This record gives sequence, structure tokens and C-alpha cells, in this order.
Amino acid sequence: MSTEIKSHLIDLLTQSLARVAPQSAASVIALERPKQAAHGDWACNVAMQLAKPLKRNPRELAQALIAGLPASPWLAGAEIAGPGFINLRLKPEAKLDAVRRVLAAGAQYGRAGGGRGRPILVEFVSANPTGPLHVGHGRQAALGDAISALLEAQNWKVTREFYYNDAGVQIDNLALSVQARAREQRGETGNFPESGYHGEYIREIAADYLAQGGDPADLAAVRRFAVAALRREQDEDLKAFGVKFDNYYLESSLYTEGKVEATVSALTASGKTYEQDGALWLRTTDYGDDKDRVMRKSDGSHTYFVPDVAYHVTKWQRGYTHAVNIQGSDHHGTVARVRAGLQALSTVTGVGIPRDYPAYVLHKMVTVMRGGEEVKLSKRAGSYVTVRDLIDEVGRDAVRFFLVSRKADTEFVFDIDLAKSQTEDNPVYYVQYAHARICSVLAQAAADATALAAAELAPLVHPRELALAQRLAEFPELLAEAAGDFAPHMVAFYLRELAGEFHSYYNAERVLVDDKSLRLARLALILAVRQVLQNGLALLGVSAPQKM
RNA sequence: GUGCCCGUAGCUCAAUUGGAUAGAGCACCAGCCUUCUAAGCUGGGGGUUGUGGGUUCGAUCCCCGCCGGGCACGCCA
Repeated sequence: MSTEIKSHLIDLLTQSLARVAPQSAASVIALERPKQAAHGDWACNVAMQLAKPLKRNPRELAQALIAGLPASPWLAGAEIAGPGFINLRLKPEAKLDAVRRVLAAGAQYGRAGGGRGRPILVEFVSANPTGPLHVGHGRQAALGDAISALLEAQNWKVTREFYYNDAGVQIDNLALSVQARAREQRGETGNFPESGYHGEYIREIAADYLAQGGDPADLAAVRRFAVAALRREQDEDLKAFGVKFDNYYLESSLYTEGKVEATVSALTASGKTYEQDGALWLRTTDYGDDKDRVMRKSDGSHTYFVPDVAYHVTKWQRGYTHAVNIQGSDHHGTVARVRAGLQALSTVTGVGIPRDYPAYVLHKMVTVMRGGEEVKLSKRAGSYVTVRDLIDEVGRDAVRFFLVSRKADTEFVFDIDLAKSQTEDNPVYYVQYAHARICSVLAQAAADATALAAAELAPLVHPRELALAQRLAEFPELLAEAAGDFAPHMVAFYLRELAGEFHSYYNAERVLVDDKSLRLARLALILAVRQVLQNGLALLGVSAPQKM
């Protein structure tokens, strides 16, 4: 394994360090991959870090460490460089070993066991059932699904959950909006609410409601109908996007099951609450919030913050000692509140919820551009662009790939023209094209996969071939890091680079050469590249087409 | 005004968590298809990392102050 090679190298350095500087033998030695090929395959900065405590010159120390390295079948050489880096160079066999490992592991290649099968709850989208999903939800769906897949690849037992806000005033608003449209369609006065929902879809729902014999005066029935209709619509949006949830948690159930009241009682018992101006407040400032928060309004109803806390208590109680929430950064204010609420409860129940529970990934807004102009409207939703609009126009693969291709905390400019382009450059097609090209070559070679897995790799001597093998070796490390940082964009960038190196190689060298052993070795290499492209694209929810 | 986030090539973005000469793609210029898919490849120019200090062997990264942008500051969600 590359991790075995890496730990092997660390072991060599550790042994050397024990001889050279016994007093620092316990130091942790880290290896990193240098940016420049001239700096070898692995680099170590331990000499610079220990120079000060040992009061030795870093270059001199590095030289001593190199001299003290035991012999190794993998290591081709070690050099001192720059201010005191130790650059390690691997033998070709050590690099090519990655190809064999990829072919042996197949779809499992890159997976690791860091999660140890522990449960983790990933909450995302969590849209109100008041309209079709917008592009912000799309970013969240793409991020959440990819993060979930990354965690699964590290052996976490992931539950994808959608928190359904079906209890608040926004639902009342929805019901009133639909009711007004229904009345209008009957030629009556609608009394459309001040802060109602104006989208065309409201009229459609009203018409459907009337068509199946609904009575506009029955607000509860209108409400049920509208919520069901929008829930169905959002499900279809998600289905079109290829995102599946394991569980939908209904906010309304927190009320019907008494969990909201229970949370209020528990918080009151915590001694962290007080009455003021006829309302019940929680001293969230004791836990880092910038002001205290109202739990129960003077009219007796609760603020949304209480069911939010109650909901997160259920996450913990359901056994999810790890949880990630993916949310728009416009909701960042809730982070401190929810955590404060959980901490206050923790003091009562003694359950010991960690201070940083749950973890958050906050993403910024998405701006959609077409022809250099910002697109703000959709036909059905009116005031915003829907995920469906985007999928219909540029395709699911492009939308998913694009939306995870940037760090979550940067504002996102979604260029429709770029996403649609099939003749210019488009990162999605670039990666998929590499996959399709390999499929084509393999089909012509009619090669047997098991034979290739056993192929002799020694004929692979070109720098491009060794570089490709090295790139494949990095994949497991990359996935572990991307999962740890909840950062699927790293996978997108990796795939872009891997595809780029493959395309270069493809143009420079012919795979189907007459020399049989070379041909087999090259087929094995590109088969391994194809496998990693597939594995990576699968994590992002993007297809890997055989033909393009 | 207060809090959080962001600021990197003309544009869109990376940068191995403090490492070596800050990298890709687009756009621009010049080349490559009678050989495995040209949705591809090769080469070229392009930077005071918003700015001023500080911390140290070393800062795009950490600390402080400014400038600019976004979001949030409700007994709304």
C-alpha cells in the first residue's frame, strides 16, 4: 500500500533519528508530497523542526539523518535540499505497486477504515415545503451527498437526513397563499396574504386542489394538500438530481411527541433560563452566543430555536455521537444557539454532548450566470432559480460536478454557458472523456481484466507512466483528507489532474503497441486509471460513461 | 454599529493545514488529426497573494490594525 510505503519511509527515518539524536527519538516524523517533481517523491522537514531544540544546523542534521538511513528495497535515494529538507526518491517498483493495488481492490480502492463503522448523521437540504428547491439547495444536496459518500468510504455508517420544517408560520403562509389562489380561480376575492408565496406553482397547486374537489374554505385541508404536493415536487427534484435520503425527520413530530415541551422543561431545570417581558429566555450567552435567546414568546408559542434544539437532542439520543449539518451561511447564527442549547441541556442530563456538536459545513450563495448576465428568475418559482431549471438545462452530471468543485465557504458563480459547453472545455466532460477513451482502448484490446491484474509492470518506464502510478497511489490519502475536512472539492480537483495526466500520456504514447509485454503493462495502467476515475466520480454522484 | 465568512493571474478557482521558484483551467497567441475518441495534446506571455505591521529558520496560511465585498444581527424561520 502507499500507506505502507509511506510508513516504511517514516520507519527508516525514525531509525536514523534514534541513532543521530536519541534525545529526540520520540519526535513525530511527517512526510509530504513535494509540489515539484525535482524534489523527489516524498519530502521530510524534521531536520528543520528539530534544529532549534537540538541546537544544530538543519542542513547538517539532515545530512546526518540521510547518512543514518538503513538500506531499503523501495528507496532509490535521499538528498538534502534547500534549508534542510530531506528529499526521498522511490524506486520504480515502489511506484508501480499502486497499479497492482488498484486492480486488486477495484471499486474498493481508496476506501479506508478510519470511521470504524461508527454512526454519523449528515443533515442537509432541510428545505421548507413551501416551493421547489432552489440552486442553494442544489449546492447543499451535491455537497451533502458527496460528503456522505466520502464518509462512507472511510467506513462511517452514514445516515442522510432531511429535516422537514412542516410546523412553522411559513406553512401557514403557504396554506393561505394557496387558499387565496383557489378562491381567485373560483372568481372570489382571494385576500392574498401580505408575505405570501408568489410563484406560479402556487396557482398550479390551487388548481389541482380544486380539480380534485377541494373546498377552499377548509384551510387545514388546503394546507395538507399543499404540503403533500410540494413534498412530492421536492422529492422529484432530488430524484432528478440523484440524491437519496435515508430519513426525513418531521418538525411537526417534535410537537406531537412532546419533545418541544420536554426540551423547555429540561432547559428550565438547567437553571439557565429566566422570565422577562412575559417571555422565557435562555442564557445562551453563557455558552458563547452574543445575546440571550427567547424560547417561549409572550403569546405562549415557541421560537423556532426550541424545536431546533429538541431536534438535535434526538440526534444524540438516536445514537449519533457524530453529526454534520450542511447549511447556507445565512443560517450561521443558529450554530451558536443550537450548541448553547445542547450544552445547557447537557448540564442537566449529564449526557456530555461535546461543545462542538454538531459539526457544521456552511456554504455560501450561488449566483447563476448566462451570457454574462445574472439569472435571477425562474418561470415556476418566480423569484429564484430552481435546481430543476439547472438540471434541465445543463444536465445532472454537470450540475453535480460544478457544485462540489469549489470550497463550500466561497461564493459560487455557476456559469451556465460553461456547464453546457460540449465543444469547448468543460471540467466534467474532460474527466468523463478520459474515462470513455480508456473504455474504447480496452474494448479494442479485448483484454481480460484478471490477466491485466497479474500483468508484469516492469516495462512501464516512462516518466509519464510512473507519474500516473504515483497519482493513483495518492488517491487513498486524498480521500481520507477530503472526508476529514468535509471537502469534496478536493476530489473534483484530483480527478481533473488525473484526467489531465492521462490525456497527456494518451497523446504521447500509444497503448496498443505490438510488443506484447509492453502492451499488457500499459493496458493494466490505464485500466487502473479508469478504476480510480470511476471511484472518484461515483463519490461525487457523477456518471462515468463508456462512450461519448 | 457588532459578530461570522471571504479577498490569490483579465475571469473562475487551487495551494498537502507554517514549507522549497504561489499552481490549474478559461480567455489570448503559436503549433499538432491517413495511427488506440481532437469533448484531446504541445509551447508561450500573464502575480508586491487587498493593504500596513507583528510572530520565526520560513507566512497565501497564525496574531493585530485598516480597505473592499457577502451574510447575520426579531418574542421570523
